[in-house]
Amino acid sequence: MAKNKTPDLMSKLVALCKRRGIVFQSSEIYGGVGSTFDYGPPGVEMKNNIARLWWQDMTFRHENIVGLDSAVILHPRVWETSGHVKKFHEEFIECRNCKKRFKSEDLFSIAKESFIRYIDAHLHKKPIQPKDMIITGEFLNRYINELDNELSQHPGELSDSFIDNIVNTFVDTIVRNLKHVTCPNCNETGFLTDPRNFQLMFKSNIGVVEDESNLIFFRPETAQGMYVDYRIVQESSRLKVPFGIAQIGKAFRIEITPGNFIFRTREFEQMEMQFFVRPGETSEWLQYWKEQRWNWYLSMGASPDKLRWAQHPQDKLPHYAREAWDVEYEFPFGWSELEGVHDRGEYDLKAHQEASGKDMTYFDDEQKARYIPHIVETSAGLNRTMLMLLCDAYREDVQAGESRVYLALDPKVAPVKAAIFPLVKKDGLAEIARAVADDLRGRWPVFYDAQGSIGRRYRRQDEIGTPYAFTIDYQTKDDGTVTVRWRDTLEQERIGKDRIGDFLIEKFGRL
RNA sequence: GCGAGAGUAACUCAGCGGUAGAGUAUCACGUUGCCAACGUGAAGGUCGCGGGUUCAAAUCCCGUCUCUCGCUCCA
Repeated sequence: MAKNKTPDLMSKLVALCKRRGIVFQSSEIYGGVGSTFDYGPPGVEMKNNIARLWWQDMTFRHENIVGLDSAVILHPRVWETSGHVKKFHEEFIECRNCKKRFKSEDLFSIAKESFIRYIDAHLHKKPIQPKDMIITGEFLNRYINELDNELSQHPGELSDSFIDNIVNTFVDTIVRNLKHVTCPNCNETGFLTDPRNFQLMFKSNIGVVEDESNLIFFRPETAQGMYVDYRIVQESSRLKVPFGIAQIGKAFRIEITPGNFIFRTREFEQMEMQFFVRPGETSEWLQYWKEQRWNWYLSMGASPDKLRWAQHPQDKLPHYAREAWDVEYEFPFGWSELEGVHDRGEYDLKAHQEASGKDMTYFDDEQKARYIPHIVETSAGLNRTMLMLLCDAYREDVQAGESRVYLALDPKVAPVKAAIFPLVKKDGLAEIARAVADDLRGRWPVFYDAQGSIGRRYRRQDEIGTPYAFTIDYQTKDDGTVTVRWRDTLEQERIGKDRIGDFLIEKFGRL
């Protein structure tokens, strides 16, 4: 991921979001909490719009996709079974010199490979690479002596079990003597820390007495709720494979490195859909959903040239996935993930079946076969999608010598759909404008404003991306028409004030 | 956790030993006939927090907290 390509746009956007109350630091009066954000009046409208559009796209448009709202707090065993307790509780070793951070197991496997190359070089009298001297000489000599001893007692090739044994002992030595280990990144010795635990799930206790027996976790993904409920949802809604369960909800992760505004936060909101399919059909469905999801981003006005697919290489797959694709957007801070479309196979349901002892199979009437459905998931970040749309919509231009900032948001996601202004407050124009606004209110979020000059009022709406402004002027009193002013082009047109509702329906439909 | 930077009005910042300032924004009244107009007025700050030096600290010293960025964690 490229860093700070245009720090400018991000900081301008963050400032705009705060200034207009779209998104801002949470609990700011107490100095804020690291990487938590609150969504102000325009922000929550926009976020709700995105969530609603996703929900409509999933549950309204697909007969075989149903909604669910499962709890944030699930049984702790759900997270043991899903692999999150293990996977989200990892040991890291850091180099104090070069600041590189290694997962313990990664560092140990690097050390192991170096050592294997080292003894290979020794045995075959090849030159030893300094890089492979991963621990100080006195430790290595110990093993070399042991090797040489073994060779003198049993001339010829060393047995595999002897090699395995010595390698495993070596790894144990590394674990206990990190002070003598050389950092594989900067090649300096003596700077590695002891392994430290990084707990990545939020923990709490249920019940008034705090002890280990009532430990619970906040969900780090919404998906597991859909898996554990899959039978009851399928049976109660009489669904047949293939079918999907959709859910929007908060998830929590103690990220090591949150940042980039609302891109990575510890509390965030996911829009996930788990699609249950016949074994062997995951590839086709993966293709289908990739296409669907791509089109969804385009339908909200995202720039196609700033979107791309990125496939996870086999060795970097999440622990649950067999094949994983990400929709990425070119943010000001680089290409970053918006959504993952994953083939999770039977991993989750099978694990839950084994751990819970409950039957997770499905009887397929058509095929006369019983199986554990396989899962293709689409997992999108709501906050990230909103950030993407804000970045994509941010514009600056110059109008009559004055600079202007506006958000060219698609009307579907814009927080306020229309602004209603009287040209001036006097001569009864304000009363007419109020009546127009009151008529529209309730059908769409509209904003009435009579404060300041007309130009200032247009600019204020431009900043939050309001697509249309309707101005009541003196001509309105004569013929009942008002001015429609377009946000992006500043063009104006006159329409009858009774036609404003029809105009809005025509532009983006009812909500 | 480690490294770097930053904390003065809602925002951007000036002040850098002598009792807190500007511009913008906000609000009120007037004015204003379509793109950040003008006039008058108002409101808004324990200068992140604690301690020290000093007759006197936003300013110097020490400590501390918070935020931002980086260290691949992922939606």
